[in-house]
Amino acid sequence: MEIITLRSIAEKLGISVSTVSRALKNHPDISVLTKNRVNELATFLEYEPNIYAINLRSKNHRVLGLVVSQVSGYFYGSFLSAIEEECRKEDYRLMILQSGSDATVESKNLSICRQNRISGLFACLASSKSSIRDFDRVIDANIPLVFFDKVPDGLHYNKVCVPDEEASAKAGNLIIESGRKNILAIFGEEYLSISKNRSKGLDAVISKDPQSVLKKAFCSTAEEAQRVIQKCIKEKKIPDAVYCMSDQILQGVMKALQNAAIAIPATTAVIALSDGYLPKVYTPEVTYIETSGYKLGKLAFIRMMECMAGDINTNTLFVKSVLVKGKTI
Amino acid sequence: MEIITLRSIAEKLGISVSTVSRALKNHPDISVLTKNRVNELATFLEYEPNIYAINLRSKNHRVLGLVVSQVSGYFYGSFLSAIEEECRKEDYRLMILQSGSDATVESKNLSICRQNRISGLFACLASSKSSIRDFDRVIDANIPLVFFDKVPDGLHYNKVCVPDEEASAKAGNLIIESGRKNILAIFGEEYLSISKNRSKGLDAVISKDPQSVLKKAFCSTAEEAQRVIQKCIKEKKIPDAVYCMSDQILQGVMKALQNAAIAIPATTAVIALSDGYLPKVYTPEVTYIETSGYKLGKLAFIRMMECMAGDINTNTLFVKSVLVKGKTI
DNA sequence: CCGTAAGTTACAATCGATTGCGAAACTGTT
DNA sequence: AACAGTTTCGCAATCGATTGTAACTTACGG
Repeated sequence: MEIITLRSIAEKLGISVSTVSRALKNHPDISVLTKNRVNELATFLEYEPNIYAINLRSKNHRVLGLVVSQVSGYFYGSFLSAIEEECRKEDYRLMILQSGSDATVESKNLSICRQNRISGLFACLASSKSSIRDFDRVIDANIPLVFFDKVPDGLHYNKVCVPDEEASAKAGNLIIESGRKNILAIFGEEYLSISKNRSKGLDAVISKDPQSVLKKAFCSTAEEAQRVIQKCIKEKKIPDAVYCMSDQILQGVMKALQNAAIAIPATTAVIALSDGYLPKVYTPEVTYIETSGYKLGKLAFIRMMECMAGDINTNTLFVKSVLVKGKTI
Repeated sequence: MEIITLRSIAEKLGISVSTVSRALKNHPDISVLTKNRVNELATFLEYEPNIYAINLRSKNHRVLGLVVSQVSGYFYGSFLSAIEEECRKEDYRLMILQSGSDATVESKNLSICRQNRISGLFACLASSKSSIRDFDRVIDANIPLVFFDKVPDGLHYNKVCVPDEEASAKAGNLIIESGRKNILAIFGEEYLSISKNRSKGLDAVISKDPQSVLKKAFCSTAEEAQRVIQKCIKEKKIPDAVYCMSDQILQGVMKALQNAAIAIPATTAVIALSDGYLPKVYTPEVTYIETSGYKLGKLAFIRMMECMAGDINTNTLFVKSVLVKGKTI
């Protein structure tokens, strides 16, 4: 099919390209008669302006980038969902790049972002080996950058985060209030700042209660978490409360507890930090502190709009964490 | 920061733009000396070619579109994940547009796709009100279109699908083999072709066994599915096998069964069609027929490459469905 | 009948990268 | 020294939309 351009319309109408352009944009210089003729033909031919020609001139490409390790999974999926919604509302395109926790791929992805002259970038560190210099180059190219979830240290970055310490502290408080003393907390990999922060938040609360005993474990998979619980059961050192830093860990913990037919919450209470899907799947429904990817996405977008509007400050914003009562504590 | 272009490099080196362009592309016309000078400066200045200028000339923009109702959720998330992986491998960009099951938004999204002159489109019908004409216009614009999951009727479309009937039949066979006779099957909304197909596949198998009694229910949410089971329990007509068309339904069913402390699979067996995440969450792990979004994504991409290479046929491809044995039947 | 103003429309440059073609500059041969 | 042949490079057009400026048309008053 022939591609319709301003020129092809102009030729068919025997007028110049500039007249067609102005007619379509309702420019006052063009007579009503001409405007009508142009508009009619344009709609008839289903004219669609060439985005690339426009972008070549305009500099503002209305494309935002999202660099993340994996888009599948509930948390990132709902974050993405929120971002995409806002993008569409504000008439931005969204370019998604996954790095699969590979620092090399991440570096290449950031190069693609710069090449595409995106208007802004949402990013989340892929791994401990992520090169912050690649991100700095994005900033050097005057591209607003908003980190989310897994963010780098330092004050000169924009970040939106779940309030790790606060959320963890809320969970800790609930455990204390329930009177449970023998607590097992399971976190993700130890080097992750998210693990550190969540651990710190829990410590702060539990340490206030001298009678509480807090044991910690760090796991990178659901299976590991499951084995941690299985070991406790084997050794007959069953904790009376288990704190799970994430869905992944919750999954392992529940599998172990339910397999061993341990009564929840009668014998062992369970509390998790979660986006909210998984806790509701279980019976009884798991009590959790909500750390919503969707809300985080909305917040990140708001911050992005501020940055694109010229705000050159950098700061760290937090979403609110909410306690959602289930029946496991 | 100054934006580096071929011209700015040319000026700094006192040579012409075309020479710079050719030097960077290792064109034989250019002397090794010049090439070296150009390449050095280009890397030093971190030159990134302007994608929009390239696309304006080349027509092949290396952007694929994905139009879907919601990217969050395990199935679409893993589909997306597969597509994104392949896109990156083949050096394509991916443009994602969600319609949120709104036919008007979907129509606008398709217009955005045409406007962006994408090289190919992956799509999945947003709702029963989806206007197939908007999709036809994409095809008219010579944009290869591959439908997945929720596909339209008709032979003149490319589709990649989960083998609904076959997968359902596999589940049915397993129920028959287990000797269960009193079967309850729960599907999604009745008008959906996915519900119809899965229902048909189950019928075909169950009807062969004269002693089997198959009852059907159609639900649009997990809660509805839960109520269906609750009603059965109340009326003491507990089925000895429950077939769940989707994760959503499985969730409701398991909630109801576990709440009522019904022994699985001793009293009631459960089998589902699923992507694979949710069934493994439960204890005991649910037996399911895998209908993988990830595999579907890979297949869709392969088909897309064929179409973009010039294959103008239209066909329907199916991924293989695989039985994954759990402990619920 | 001409000048002026208002109302229309066309020309040409621009954005940045690419490429056919032609023009230098240089080599070597007679 | 003149010419053919080879390297090496630059000019200019192209992709499509936009926009400042120039040019043209018409109407009307003087």
